[in-house]
Amino acid sequence: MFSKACEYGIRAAVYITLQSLEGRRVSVNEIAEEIDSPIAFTAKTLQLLTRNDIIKSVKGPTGGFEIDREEMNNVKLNMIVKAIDGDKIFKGCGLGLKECNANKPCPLHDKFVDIRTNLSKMLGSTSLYELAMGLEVGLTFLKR
Amino acid sequence: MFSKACEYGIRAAVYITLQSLEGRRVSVNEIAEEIDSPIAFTAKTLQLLTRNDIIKSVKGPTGGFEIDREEMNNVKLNMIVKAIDGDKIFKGCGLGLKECNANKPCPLHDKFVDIRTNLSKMLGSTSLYELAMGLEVGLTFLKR
DNA sequence: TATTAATCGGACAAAATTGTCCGAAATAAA
DNA sequence: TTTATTTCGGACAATTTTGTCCGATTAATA
Ligand code: FES
Ligand code: FES
Repeated sequence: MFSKACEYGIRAAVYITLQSLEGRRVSVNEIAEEIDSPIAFTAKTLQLLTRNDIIKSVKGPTGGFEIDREEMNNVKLNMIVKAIDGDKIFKGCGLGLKECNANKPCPLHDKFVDIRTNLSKMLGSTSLYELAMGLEVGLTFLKR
Repeated sequence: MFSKACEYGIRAAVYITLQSLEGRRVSVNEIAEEIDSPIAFTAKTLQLLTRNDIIKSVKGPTGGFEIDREEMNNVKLNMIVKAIDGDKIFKGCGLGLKECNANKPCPLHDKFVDIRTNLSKMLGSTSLYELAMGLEVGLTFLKR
């Protein structure tokens, strides 16, 4: 469904959100440890999120990643997915035709668009804050 | 969503179904031409479907691929996807945890399972015959 | 029987994704 | 000002996915 980079990116963003709620800025090392992901590779995807203004980074000692209290609510998962994986999953054809086009649809088009629309709505309406809340109360987990 | 191999596999299977309805057995060359896919790579994928008893192959002159009139209705897309991509898409965690587990769920679990279930139902209820019918009446297409 | 046309299967090659390493730049604190 | 700690960015490496090639096998037909 999502690329590894995107999976790490979402998990990392949720962890950053959780810690930002406590006012803590977190380093790549801590993040990778807490979400069980390869450090350097995770760093790369966090840079992507930073360049897309989804999270904020601060260099130097006491530096790290954080996200504004307000932004937690504004940032929805579709922004993260789009920043990392592009919009193939939002616009692409399920059977791999060059583009999804209702005027010359593939055999699966109608049924696929249905699923894709639901996925799109779900990702577009799920905020980092919402996901971090489940974590905070110990209902959900970022690693196992 | 699906791998390239899987996309080619489904498109090929639908084309084979369409031609089998006319009593025509088709070669890999014709299939690859009609669905606009790499020949040798498509051949590999068709071997997979053959080994999984999803389509039938006949060697030698006048040989090729076909599917029984009855099987067209029995073969659902989930069988093809499972044969080629395995069951990662049916059982995997959306955020990449080792396994999807409701007892120790990732933050996206509930919402993701929802989507995944819909996808699963859709693939499990869509037959090759059904998809071939859209093609036959010129409503859908396998290449552009 | 010989020829021909098709799938099968394994080895190989190319490209994309995933992952690592290291020096540069920034900045807080001694 | 120096040192230490962090992200940044580019080069590189490993792995997986995608794609190619070719000889072996099968079977129809001349
Ligand atoms: S054309 Fe294939 S999903 Fe729309
Ligand atoms: S645990 Fe992540 S989707 Fe179920």
